[in-house]
Amino acid sequence: MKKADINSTEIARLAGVSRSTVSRVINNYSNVPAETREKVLKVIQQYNYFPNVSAQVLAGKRARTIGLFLIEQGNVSGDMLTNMLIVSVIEHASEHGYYVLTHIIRDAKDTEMIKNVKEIFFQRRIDGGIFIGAASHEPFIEELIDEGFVIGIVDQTLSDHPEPNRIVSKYNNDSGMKQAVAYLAGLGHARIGVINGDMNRLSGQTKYEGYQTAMRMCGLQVNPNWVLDGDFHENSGYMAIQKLISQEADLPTAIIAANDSVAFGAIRALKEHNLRVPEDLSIIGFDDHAMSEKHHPALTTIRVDFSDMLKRMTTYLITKIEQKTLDTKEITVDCSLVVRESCRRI
Amino acid sequence: MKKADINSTEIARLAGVSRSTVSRVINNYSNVPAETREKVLKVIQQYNYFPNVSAQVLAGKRARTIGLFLIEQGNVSGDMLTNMLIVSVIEHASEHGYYVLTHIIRDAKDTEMIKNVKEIFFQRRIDGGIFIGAASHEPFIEELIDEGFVIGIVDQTLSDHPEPNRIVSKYNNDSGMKQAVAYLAGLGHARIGVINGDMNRLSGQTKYEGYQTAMRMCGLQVNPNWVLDGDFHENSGYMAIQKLISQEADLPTAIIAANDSVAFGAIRALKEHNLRVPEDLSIIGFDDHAMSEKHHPALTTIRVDFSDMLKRMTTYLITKIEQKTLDTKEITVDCSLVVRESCRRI
DNA sequence: CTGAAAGCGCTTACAG
DNA sequence: CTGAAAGCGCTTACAG
Repeated sequence: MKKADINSTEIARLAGVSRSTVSRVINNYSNVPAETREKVLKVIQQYNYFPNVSAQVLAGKRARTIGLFLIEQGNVSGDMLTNMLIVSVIEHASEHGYYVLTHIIRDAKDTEMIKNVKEIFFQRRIDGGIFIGAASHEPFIEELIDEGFVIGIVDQTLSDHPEPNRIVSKYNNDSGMKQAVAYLAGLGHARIGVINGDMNRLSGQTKYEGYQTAMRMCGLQVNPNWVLDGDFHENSGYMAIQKLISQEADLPTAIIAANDSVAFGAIRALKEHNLRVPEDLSIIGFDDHAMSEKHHPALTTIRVDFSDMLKRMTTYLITKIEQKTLDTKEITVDCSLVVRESCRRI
Repeated sequence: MKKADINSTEIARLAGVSRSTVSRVINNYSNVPAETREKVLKVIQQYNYFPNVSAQVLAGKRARTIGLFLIEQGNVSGDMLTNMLIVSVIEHASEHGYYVLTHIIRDAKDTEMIKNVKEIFFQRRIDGGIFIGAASHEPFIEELIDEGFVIGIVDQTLSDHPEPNRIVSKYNNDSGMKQAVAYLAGLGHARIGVINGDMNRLSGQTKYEGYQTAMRMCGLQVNPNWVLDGDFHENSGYMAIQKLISQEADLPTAIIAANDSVAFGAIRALKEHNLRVPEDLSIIGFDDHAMSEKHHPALTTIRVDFSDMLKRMTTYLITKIEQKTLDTKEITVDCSLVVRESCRRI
């Protein structure tokens, strides 16, 4: 009530200097003698003074805030991965003295919602933003990039003429799928199906392509009836299996799911049909979701180091915001097989 | 690059009015004729203009941002509950047109970290804040309240002379513990132990007190050797059981854990000693963690509706920020038993 | 109904 | 080394 009302004029008066000097001390200007500096700092300390951030921003400083935008229709809360992503960004931003404003976009097609997102940038609430879960091509994000905002996009590749304000991270899904197929092939599987992710997202496509390539490399046939639609959500895995079982007499011996959530859904559906994993059918997931280890059966999956990716993305974003660099940034994320209990030898 | 540079002066010029009028339109003043209003709105639309939020705040408007502070030493990312809490606050704040700045406090004893938290308030980055995971009495939070900031604290009760800027939510842990003990008693258990939570937090105390009361009410004896220390984290459940088994020949037939994470840890330890749940020992958790249903065995627990609590807390906080009310706010959260598979009849 | 002007709390050339 | 002054982009009494 009292201390909160202190401003730089007041500090200047109390320290017997001008506001200019107070500002110089706060901003660590070199041309302030140690003595003056100490004097001012003492008053600042004593009165618990913190410069008003709006005034600072208006005068040209950065907001030191980045936006984190999650494009996710389902209940974000249900997914541990999302949690990890949020916390990961917050913690790494914090290390650089930045804050994170998190925003959830339920529907990237809703004009109102998009306007709201743009507003956050144009209002200058944030110095830059990270998008997670976007489609391969999302017009409003492109618009933001055209406006010059510094933007990081997870799961995207750089074009031939990348803008300097675009940062991108891509998963090595090709490698992941090759490992999955190789492992299954090694266990003796030849009848391998796949439940796809959202094909509007880069990972949806690249995972499917990776699957096809890997199958070919291993000399295995892709049975189109075992290529199932999905969208990265648990329920789509469930539905995919329901549909497969109701329509196909001839089942695969193994299925690779676009991610672990999808795998969980698939296993749930299999259980309902009294099919056991891995006894009757082997399942491999993707991501290494926090739940996968605890799952019953423990899920064999392709681990992706999201935390490290987000750390790098956050750091690059902040570096770009502070204009220390103008080079283009494309982060590549490797993935590796984690063997657990959801696949068996045949 | 271009549109982003538009300001109210420019809009005024383009619409042929003064900045005052532009501002009146933006802030929905009633004394602007529909015609003028439309004219200005059209230009605003056309140029994709959004008022600079720092300027607005500096001129006296609210930042429309609330802080969410999670006091959590362990890896926040590992806990689904935390995720739900974060997302819950974000979504409800969003409904009121507010943004959320999330901040993680790893150590509430670290002076630097506390200073950082205070800074967020004093800098006027946020209009108010919610604290989750705080100790029963946290000096720096009290200081913030003394300064007049609007603050919501989860897991706290109101004192006799509550400040109007303090909002509090408390769990009905007494009821929860009574239900847990009653259920176990009903199954024939008389030898019931408990793994406590963090006794520095209100819930840690009230859960333990509830356990004692409930045992007395059911005419059951509390064996001090079966009252185990914990801190709400998974590992403390594990450690508690390790210690119990190594020191006690005489084991309880049922244990109530301070929360589900602790229960998971306890079950993990029991498994390592080849003790089965519920065959050899019954376990009840607390919270109904997202994982509890999927856990093996599915965990019988006391469900707490965190999402609803946070919804109310967020709404109250924003209402208070907008000074629509001056009355005191204490949110009470009920809880109820969810029977699954971790307890057996004896 | 509407504009000119003061003010919000900073930062940073500018001048000395 | 340091202060006076302009300026950042808004809002809101004030006066008409």
